[in-house]
Amino acid sequence: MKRDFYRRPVVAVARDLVGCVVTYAGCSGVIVETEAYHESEPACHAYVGLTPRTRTLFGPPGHAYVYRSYGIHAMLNAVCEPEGVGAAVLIRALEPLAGIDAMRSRRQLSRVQDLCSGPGKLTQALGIELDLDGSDLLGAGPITILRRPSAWRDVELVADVRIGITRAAELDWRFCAAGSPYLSRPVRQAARV
DNA sequence: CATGGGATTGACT
DNA sequence: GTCAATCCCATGC
Repeated sequence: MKRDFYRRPVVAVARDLVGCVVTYAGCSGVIVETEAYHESEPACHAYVGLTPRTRTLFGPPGHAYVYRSYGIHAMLNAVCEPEGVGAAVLIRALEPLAGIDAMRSRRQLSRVQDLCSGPGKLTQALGIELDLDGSDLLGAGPITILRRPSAWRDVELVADVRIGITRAAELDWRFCAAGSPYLSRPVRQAARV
């Protein structure tokens, strides 16, 4: 993937990342669920402006923004838009491709559908932690995001509201691969195509 | 420096 | 359906 891919409006990147492949340390999976976050709306960490926490969000696109949620889980995001604009795509779910036994070991689960079906689950499955915050996603860093395999070229998308937020909760900025059994949660009936 | 709130998950009623 | 675990950091005194 090229850096220009991420230097675009964050909602467009969130749509286009569905079907792409995340690889890290021998594990990989197809992205089946994303959410967009932009500094202009209050659900985004960058809404408060440039602080130590949001430094990566305002940095150059195509880098990982990894933060701790609820004191427990690591969340993986891809920084988007030009440098100076705070925006990122949250990777919410993967369809596991490779390294599935390592994922099972880290998750202490066997069902493939349960390994990466949530933003905290997939980072645990892959072994992604906060030290990867700021790392490059184009190939120079340990995490790489690859363009859609041919089988995912024309993946059908469904848009819905984002999960687990209290502010700007009305935006349909969650994007899912239609019918995927690997989503963190089903899409609303009204959101289906 | 003290406080409070999460872009969640898994266990339990 | 409810709820606690547990850490970073923004905010306010």
